[in-house]
Amino acid sequence: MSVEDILSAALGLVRREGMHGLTMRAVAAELGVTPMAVYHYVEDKDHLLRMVVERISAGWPLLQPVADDWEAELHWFLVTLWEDLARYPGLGAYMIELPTMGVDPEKLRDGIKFFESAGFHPSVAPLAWSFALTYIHGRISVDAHLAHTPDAPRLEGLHAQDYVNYGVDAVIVGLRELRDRGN
Amino acid sequence: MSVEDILSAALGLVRREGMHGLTMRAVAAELGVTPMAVYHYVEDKDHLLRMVVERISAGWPLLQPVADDWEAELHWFLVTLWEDLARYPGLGAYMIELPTMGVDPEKLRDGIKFFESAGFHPSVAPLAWSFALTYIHGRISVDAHLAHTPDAPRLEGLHAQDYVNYGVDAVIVGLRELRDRGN
DNA sequence: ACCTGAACACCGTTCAAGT
DNA sequence: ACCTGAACACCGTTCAAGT
Repeated sequence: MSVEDILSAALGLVRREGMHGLTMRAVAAELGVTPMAVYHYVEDKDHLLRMVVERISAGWPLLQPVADDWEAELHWFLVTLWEDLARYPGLGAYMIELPTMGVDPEKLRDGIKFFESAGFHPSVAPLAWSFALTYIHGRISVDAHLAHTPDAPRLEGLHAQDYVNYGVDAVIVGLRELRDRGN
Repeated sequence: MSVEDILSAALGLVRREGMHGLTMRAVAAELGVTPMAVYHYVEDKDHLLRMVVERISAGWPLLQPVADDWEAELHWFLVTLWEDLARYPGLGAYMIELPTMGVDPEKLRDGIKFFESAGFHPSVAPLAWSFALTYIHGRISVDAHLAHTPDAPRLEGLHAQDYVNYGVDAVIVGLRELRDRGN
């Protein structure tokens, strides 16, 4: 048994049963071992959760600073994030409560740089970046319970995909407008 | 003892200790009674949580359909929501995972009507409404852990208030732009 | 009707003991 | 070093019993 085994067992549990299914005892059972054996590789549940968040966000796409078409880049980035986290029910809702939404400092700086390269003033780039992240994490949280029934219709026959598309469009259009106003 | 006593004890616990402090046993202790006594007035914890959500959202402001200045009305509504829920740490993050974010059908219809009266096509009014709600609930969730340290500075000395102001502006500006485009 | 007390099936986790 | 087993302090909740 290794830390990697524990981590992948944890990720499997979240994928199949959602965040509620991720318990220290379930991880141990998954590995055919006593609950306390896990504590030899992992400090506590909080430590395990941090590893899960790190592993997931490590697989995220990189926001490349581009001057020509930042709208398309941001659109693709947000939708990809949404699709990735949809596979781990409840994880997005957990991350949104973490400091900086669970995003590590490096990726945080990349995002700020991206908005600066897109023409946002350095004083508002962090606000713009945080706005985009907050919306998509909110959307992921809203969709958390729909993960097991992805085709469930909502109001007026609208699907989750429609809400995300409209929301991401609104985010980008709103950001560009604020940028052009210079504040 | 009455259902009202239980509900206000629950609300007090969430206000003081956050959503994690709301346990059936804590509610009972608050009322100087045995844990099982609570179950004589309330079916289970889920029932109690539904009552808490209803009580909080009942106190929300009404989105009045106005044609003249819907931007100001929406701005005020979103900021008020944010301020209200900030007093109950973790409640917003809980509600965002509920169907329709815990908003009751009546208030949901009011919101759609509001956007229609603001000139949004009936086919996109629900999308616009959901977008605004999703963002502000996301923002509330992000701020959930800051509730006990409201003056904690963030990136570059920015405060929670700055993020909300920028975000709500971006939401409204983005929505108006999408409306003017007719989609 | 209203409340208690013991008990059960879950958690995370400590601590002592085994190999 | 690596794992087990018993135990503790929490949960929500069932069930039988008291008034």
